[in-house]
Amino acid sequence: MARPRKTVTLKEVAREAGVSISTVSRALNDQPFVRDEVRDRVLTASKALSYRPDVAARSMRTGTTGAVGLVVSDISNPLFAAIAKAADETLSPRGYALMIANSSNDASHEAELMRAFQQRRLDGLIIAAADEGAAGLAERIADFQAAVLLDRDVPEAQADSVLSDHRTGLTDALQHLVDLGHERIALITGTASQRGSRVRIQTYFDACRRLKVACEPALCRSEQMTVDDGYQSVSEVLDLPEPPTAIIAGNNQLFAGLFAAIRDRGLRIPEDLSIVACEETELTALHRPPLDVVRRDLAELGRAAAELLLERIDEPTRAPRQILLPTVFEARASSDRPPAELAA
Amino acid sequence: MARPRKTVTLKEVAREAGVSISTVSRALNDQPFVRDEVRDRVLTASKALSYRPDVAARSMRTGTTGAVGLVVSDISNPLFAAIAKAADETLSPRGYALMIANSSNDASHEAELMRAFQQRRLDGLIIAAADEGAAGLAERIADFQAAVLLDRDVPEAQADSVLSDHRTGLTDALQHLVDLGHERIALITGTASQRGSRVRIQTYFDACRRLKVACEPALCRSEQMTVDDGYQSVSEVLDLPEPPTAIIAGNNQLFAGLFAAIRDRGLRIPEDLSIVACEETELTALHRPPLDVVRRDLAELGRAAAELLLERIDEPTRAPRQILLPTVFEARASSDRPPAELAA
DNA sequence: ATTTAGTCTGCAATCGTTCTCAGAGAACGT
DNA sequence: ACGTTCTCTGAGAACGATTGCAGACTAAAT
Repeated sequence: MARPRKTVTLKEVAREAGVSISTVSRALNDQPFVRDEVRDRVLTASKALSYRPDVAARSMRTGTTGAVGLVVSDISNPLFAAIAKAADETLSPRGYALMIANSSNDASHEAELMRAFQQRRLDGLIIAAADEGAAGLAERIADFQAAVLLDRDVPEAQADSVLSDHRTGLTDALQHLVDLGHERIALITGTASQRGSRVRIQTYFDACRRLKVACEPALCRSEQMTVDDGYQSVSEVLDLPEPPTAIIAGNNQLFAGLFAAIRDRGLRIPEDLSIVACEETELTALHRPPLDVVRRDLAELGRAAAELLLERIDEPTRAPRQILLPTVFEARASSDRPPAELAA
Repeated sequence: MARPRKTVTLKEVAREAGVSISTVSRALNDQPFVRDEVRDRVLTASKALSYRPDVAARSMRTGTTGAVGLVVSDISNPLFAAIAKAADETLSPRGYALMIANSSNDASHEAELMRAFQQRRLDGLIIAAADEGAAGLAERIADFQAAVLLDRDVPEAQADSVLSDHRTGLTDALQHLVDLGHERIALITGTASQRGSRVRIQTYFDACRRLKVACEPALCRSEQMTVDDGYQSVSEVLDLPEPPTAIIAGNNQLFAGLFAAIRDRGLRIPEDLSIVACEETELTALHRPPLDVVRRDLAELGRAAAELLLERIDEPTRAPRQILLPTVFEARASSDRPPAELAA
């Protein structure tokens, strides 16, 4: 850990090039009113000393940091990891660095993280807020010069957002199951304080009513989106006097819980129970038999969020934009006719 | 996006508390020589104005940023995502923010990322370098005040490192397969420029020789650790005149490729082929039948790396430390006796 | 009463940029 | 020849914190 390379500053480049500090700054920042001959001399000197502007100093002067924040509940969830990757791939070539933070789905911790990011003067924020209704959330978001919501509705924040059209994919999945003869279908999803789950719950009741199948609150579970909650919810639903013949899990964690629960009960897929996952994962993609899934392009989600953010950074007064991305139901081999019909 | 809240600085707190700027700074930083009564007044004023020190300004003065970088090949790989999460959970309570960057396993791109981090004056770096032998890597690492290598050997860097004991887990896996009667076992792993794969390759040849089973270079594939490479390598190995009866994949991506390849060939597990994965994932944990795996605690890896980094930040001159963490082979249901024996 | 030591506080320099402002030349028109 | 405009450059003031140094005040010791 030797520290021989002292950092080289504008002053040294200026001396090397035989000009003043301000001229060096102008030359390096592509500003007008610098003679070509001088600009060349500066560029040469800068290269020779391998000068790199100090981000902190620049940041103090300009108020920008060239860094943006990403707040999600859990970066180790492949869902958010995929989004983070795509966002980084969009931001990095534009010179922005990505700072991540895990809220653990705790609204007050999330608020603290946002304040910390604020203090670091990040140029923008991409956030999948834990609770859309948290007190002061809109203000905290608006405190950022630029902010993009990841599949969240916070109207008062007047922020840009990237949304998934959960309704279409889920409706198609329900239709598919009903077409197979299912009349009792359960939905396991997250709390209504996050748009994705809220939309799923609405869609579920709308579709079940329209398709004239069981539409009972007991079949629609809304808990935290953890593996354990998924396991628990599925267990309770299967212990109902009239259990469902098909279960849809609202995200990958819940699906993992669902999968573990039916494994522990020794249920066969799809003979004993039909299942559908929301979100494609390694498991749904590679399992044999392949698993039915409501897919969406997570990379596109991350990319779109990053692009919206860059747009807003460039043009802070632009009207808020929403981007709606599709979800697609893909039938594979984890759904079939319900057990009663198979027996008949 | 209203911007009403102008940032409140030391000056305003000083005015509010009726003292000078320096006194406020001292009071807030728990320095001696501040009367209790004054300190209280400052703290009250600070709270009233909800003062937050400007990170950029402090950074310029002190040279520290309270941020550390994490460089991995791909943050969307659950393996690195899990490490990132654990590292963040250790660093965040200590006031450090985490900046991530994806090298895409490209050594020159990685070098550029490190320079960018350097320029941001990050207080430390955690890195799973793409190529241990890359020119100048050791110097670039040493340029950081603190650095921790993630399962990499770069002796000249004199850096701290967290290593996995790949040998034990893999040896046990090979022993298990040989005990079952396998005499031709293939290993699909990454390039030797990364410690994990290098150790696996050595271990593979050592163990095969000792156990007196086939020890041919054709059965040991060393490529990039991507799903496609895994698929390709497995295909080629299975097309050999004498194909293996068991295959071990060196990481989760390669295992995904392996899994897809044998699915496409319609091979049954474990009747037609025994397989073992390195790294536990959703797939290996939840698949039915459950899959044999060489596990390690990724969270522990991330945590240990973060802790080593914090130690070194606090004590820059301390001698480099290595932490070796275990790997464990767990037999489940994806390995059995080879086809020939089963037929007999 | 007067030194002396010990506490406390404020002034001002500093970190490395960016950016305003003013001044120096050159070019040009009258 | 003399303004006027235009192009270029440098001096110096920010940005908001930390910190060395000197001075002021208090308390103790002579």
